[in-house]
Amino acid sequence: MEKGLISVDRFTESSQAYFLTHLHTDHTQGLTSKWDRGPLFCSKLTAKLLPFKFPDFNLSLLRVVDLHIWHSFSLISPTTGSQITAHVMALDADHCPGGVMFLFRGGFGCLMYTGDFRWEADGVRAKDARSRLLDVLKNETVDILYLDNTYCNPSYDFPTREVAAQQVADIIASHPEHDIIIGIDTLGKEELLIHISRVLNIKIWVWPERLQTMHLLGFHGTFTTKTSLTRVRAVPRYSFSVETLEGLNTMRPTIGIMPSGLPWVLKPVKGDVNLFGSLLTSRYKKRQTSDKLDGNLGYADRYHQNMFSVRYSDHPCFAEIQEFIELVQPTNIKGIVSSSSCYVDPLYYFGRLCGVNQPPKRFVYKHERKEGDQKEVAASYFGNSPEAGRIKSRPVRVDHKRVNASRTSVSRRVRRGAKIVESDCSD
DNA sequence: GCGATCAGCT
DNA sequence: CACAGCTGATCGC
Repeated sequence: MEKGLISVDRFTESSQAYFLTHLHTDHTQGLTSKWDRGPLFCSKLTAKLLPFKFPDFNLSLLRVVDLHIWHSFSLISPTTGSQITAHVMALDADHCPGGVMFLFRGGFGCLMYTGDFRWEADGVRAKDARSRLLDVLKNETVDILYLDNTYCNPSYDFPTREVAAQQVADIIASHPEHDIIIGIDTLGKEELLIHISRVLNIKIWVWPERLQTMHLLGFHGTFTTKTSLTRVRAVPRYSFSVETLEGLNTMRPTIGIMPSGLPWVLKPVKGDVNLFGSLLTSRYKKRQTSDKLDGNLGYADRYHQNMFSVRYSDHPCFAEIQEFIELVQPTNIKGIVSSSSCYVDPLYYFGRLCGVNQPPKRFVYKHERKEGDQKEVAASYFGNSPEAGRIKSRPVRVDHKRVNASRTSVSRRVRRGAKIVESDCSD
C-alpha cells in the first residue's frame, strides 16, 4: 500500500502532510507531545492552544494556515517521485476556538473538509463565512465534500446558539436562589458562558485548567476559579450527572443545565428506571411530555427536577447541513462521523443535490463497491493537469439502497478524520 | 516505571 | 445511542 499524501484529523498513519481542524480529542487521535511524523497544518489559534494540550510539542513542525487565502505546500508523487504543489485554504468553521474547515486544490481536484462546523443563517460571523465561501467557490468546484454529518437527520432541529444561550440565561434568571451547574468540555461553548455573564451580570466559575484556556483565548474578567464570587459554575461535562446534582442539592439548591444538540442527556438511573426510561427510544414522547419551562423556552427540556437540557450545539442542524450542501454543490459527499450505528450516509438525504451531471442511478451500480473502494476522486489524479481533476462528469455514487449501510467503520476506534488523498486505491 | 493503546463509561 | 473526554487496565519497552 502506498503511503497517504494528505491526512486531516488523523495522525495514526503515515502521510506527507497533516492537517488539524480543531483541538477536540476525537480529532487528534494519534497526536502526542512527541509528534514527529511530519508538518502539522492548523489555524493560528489552534497553534496557540496546541501546546496547552500537548506540552513540549515540537513547534517547528507547526504550519499556520491563515484564513481565506491559498497556501501552497509540496508533496512528492509516489509514482513519479517528482514534486507536486498543492494548495490549501482555511475557512472559519464556527465550531470551537481555532476551528477551521480546509479546502484543498491540486492535481487531485478540489476537496473540502469541514471538520466539525456550524452554519447558522444569521449573525455577522455566519454572514461573513457565507460570503467568503461563495467567493472562493466562484472559481472552484468541490469534487468531494467531507462533511460533519453529526446531525444529518431531519429530526435534528435546534435554534441558533444565540437563541439557545438566551434560553439558558432565562433558566438561570428564573432560579434566582439556585446554584447553577453547566456542563462543558475543554474547548468550546465560550460564547454561551459569555452571554450568560453579560446578560445576568455575573461571573462564571470554571476549573483552573479551563481558566488558563480562557485566558489564552483572551477572555479576561469574565471567568473565575473562586466559588465565592458566583453561583454559576461551568464544570466538565463528564463529571456532571444527576447523582452529583443530587449530592450538591444536599448542600444548596442547585440546578444543572446541559447544553447539547442531542435531545437526550441522561441514562436511566439504577433503581429509578421509571423516572427516566430510555431517553433514546422515548425521545419524541419526551419532547412532548417533559416540562416546557413556562411554555416560552422553546427547546429547553426539564428532564429531572434539577436538570435541564438546552439545544445549544456547535454542529449544524439538519437544515443547516442542507443549506451548506446547496451552497457548495459538491460532486460527492462523505460523512466524517462514522463511529456508530447511527451513521447516516449524507447521500441518502442529499445525493440529489450532488453533481451537475449526475448520472442515472443504474450507472452507479455498475459494480458493487465496498467502503474501502470508494477512494477519492483525488486518488489517481497525480500527474494529470489540475483541470483533469475537476472534470465533473465522472460517476457519482448515489446509492440510496445503502442507507445506514456504511457500517464497516463501526469497529474503528478512530471515529473521524480521513486520509483524504491517497496514491492508490488499496487500503 | 513510563507511555501508548484500548475498554468502559458518562 | 454518544456532542467529547475521562479513568483505569493492559501491554510493550
